[in-house]
Amino acid sequence: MMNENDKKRCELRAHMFKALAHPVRIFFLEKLKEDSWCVCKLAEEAGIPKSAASKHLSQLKEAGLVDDEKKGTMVEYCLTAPCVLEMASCAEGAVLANRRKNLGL
Amino acid sequence: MMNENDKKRCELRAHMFKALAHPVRIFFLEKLKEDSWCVCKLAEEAGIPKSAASKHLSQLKEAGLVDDEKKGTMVEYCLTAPCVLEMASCAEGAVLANRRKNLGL
DNA sequence: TTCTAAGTTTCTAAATAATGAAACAAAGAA
DNA sequence: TTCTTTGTTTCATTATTTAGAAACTTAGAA
Repeated sequence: MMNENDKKRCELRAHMFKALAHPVRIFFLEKLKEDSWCVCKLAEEAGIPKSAASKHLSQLKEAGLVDDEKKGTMVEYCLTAPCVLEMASCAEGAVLANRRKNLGL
Repeated sequence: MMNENDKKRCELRAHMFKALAHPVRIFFLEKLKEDSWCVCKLAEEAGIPKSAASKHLSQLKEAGLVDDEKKGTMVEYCLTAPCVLEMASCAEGAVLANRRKNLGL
């Protein structure tokens, strides 16, 4: 049976994955892999209003995946755990391979 | 600017992470790391109705993270991409370290 | 001070996801 | 065949997430 420890651990991990479960947030993380970016640039790149961009970024920050730093009127965001992205491509490879298999290709 | 390729790739990855974004599904994947399990055993372990367990498992399957096989009246599920779990612990480590930092510990 | 640009927060509406119960389907056993 | 066990699907309800617009805050420039 699932005990309290299991529950805590699974909730923590699920919470982290939830932060990754949106295309815009993945896009932001990929951008941040190269450099720091401010909110307005990221919003422009993604083609969404800055209020939405700000909310996505604060979710990423809350999950511990990015960090921010004020610079004048701007706020620069940067990656804290670059391994998260490597992991994404590893998993994607496995998932794609499996999909091909299930489609009989 | 985000192009069509970016969009497709980010959507695919976000979709995979969405499948991971639930404590019960993480718990199931951890169980499947060791062995194959049938739906009713997994449901019992998690303490949820089998209908719910079945739905969580079909989400994992749809995302390409698990595979199933009929055995009599039972259906056994197994992991397709064990690296997904290693990735989870790697990311968790990074995230926890960052949280500690932000709390000033 | 006044104006402007950058970010965040609040608000409401719309879309998605999660839940449990019950109906349904399939494979074996009695 | 009839009963039982295992899984899946459907349904209605609830909860969560996402969205954009507008209000608000802050820092710096004019």
